[in-house]
Amino acid sequence: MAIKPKKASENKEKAKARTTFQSPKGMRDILPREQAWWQRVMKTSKEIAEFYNFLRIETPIMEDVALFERSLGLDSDVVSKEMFYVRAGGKDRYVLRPEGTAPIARAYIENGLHHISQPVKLYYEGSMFRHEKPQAGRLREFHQLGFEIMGGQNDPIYDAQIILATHRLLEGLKFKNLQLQVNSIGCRVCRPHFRKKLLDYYRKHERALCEDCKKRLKTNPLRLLDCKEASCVALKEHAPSLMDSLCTSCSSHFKSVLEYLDELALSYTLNPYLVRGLDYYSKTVFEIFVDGFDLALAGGGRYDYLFEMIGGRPTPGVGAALGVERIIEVMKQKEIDVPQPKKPRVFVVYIGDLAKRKALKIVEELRVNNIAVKESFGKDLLKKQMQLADKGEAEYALILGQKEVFEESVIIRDLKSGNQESVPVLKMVQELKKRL
RNA sequence: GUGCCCAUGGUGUAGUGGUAACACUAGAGUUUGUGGAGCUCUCGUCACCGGUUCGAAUCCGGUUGGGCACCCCA
Repeated sequence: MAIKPKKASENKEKAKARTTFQSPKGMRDILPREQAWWQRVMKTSKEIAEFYNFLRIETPIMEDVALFERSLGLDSDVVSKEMFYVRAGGKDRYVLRPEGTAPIARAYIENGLHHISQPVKLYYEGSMFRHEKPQAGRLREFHQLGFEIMGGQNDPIYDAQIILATHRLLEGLKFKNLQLQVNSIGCRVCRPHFRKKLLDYYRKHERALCEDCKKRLKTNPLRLLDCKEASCVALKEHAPSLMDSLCTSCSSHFKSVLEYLDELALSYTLNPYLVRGLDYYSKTVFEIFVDGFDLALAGGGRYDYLFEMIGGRPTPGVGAALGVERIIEVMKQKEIDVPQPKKPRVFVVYIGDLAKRKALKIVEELRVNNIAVKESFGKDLLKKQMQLADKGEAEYALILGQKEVFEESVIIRDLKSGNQESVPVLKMVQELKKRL
């Protein structure tokens, strides 16, 4: 009994000393075994982006808090409850970026990108951070790929071009059955009118709304149209339609976008209930889904007011972002093949210390001659090395023992047939090239 | 942020109060100049901390992490 308290304190100390760490909630390690997928996505996006003449841009991972407060809106979920504040110098001055468009608009203004040929077509890739409760397809640190077309004329052809590039990227990743949903959420002129009509309508029926929608009535009326509650869905039917409320400018812009999509033979569905949660969107909005996965793989839209919201001169812009983790999730789910890293076809095996010393040089000589080789300098046992050569699916083993060192030769062994022959080191590269 | 479910070696699972079992993977060895098989061994203080109990992977509480729904979003 007397030992019990002692034991408890000991345990505590032990626990302290042994405490291990976990990655922060909603943030994951991307391990070597997952790299094939990541590289596939990165490679394809780079190819598509460059082929469609988008220039790469990278911005810092942190930005001034106000950049997002002003562009996304103080009432947006992202700003009001999902940002990571970075404490530095005793002040919460910066936040980890929750999205990519506002920082790029900032960079455009700050670096005078309006002085180069317009519009500027940009693409980016990087981590975004949102303090949400994580679940599948939703992380606190996640990666987005995005396209932006900024500056120039407010031309619907750019909306179509953004949608096209996004669509092509997903196609390039071998996604089938993509569903493109488009909508227009109007502009400064027509959106308030619609909002008022919508509010008038729903206020009349407020009693029939679900609890959430009663709140939405105050915070985000456009979201009323998105509710899945049966009673709200029923009300939706007779609700005023956004499409009917668009002003002539927005309406013709949207029509043109659709015409371009038709021209490109990109099939789409009009989703009058599609709205986006960020303040800077206007006119065209869209999302892309793939069947069997409920979350949008990509989304975007036009943001003609963004630049003035953050202190620039009025500049048109349109963009899209794709969720990399979501894309990879679906690739795995649909068993979309990704190229595995190429396995070296030659494995260098050594026997003894002297040979080991020479082996390093031989391996390097092969690499200089652009022959991919593998070795295992950690295992001196010949048998072990042969096992590894076999497991690594090498086709040839290059065997170097004491005898070979003295003779300045190596044994080339064909691992499939088991045939082997001794060749002079001087002819080694030539002999291997002949066989490979 | 709210509600519900979950947590055992690298992976996938068994074990529901009595000193942690199996498969695969990985590592070591099977007597040191030749691989693919076989065999032997090793890898977990059962996420963490605390409580109940003679005794906890198992019951209870908290923490952390994971998942689902809502909210919202990529």
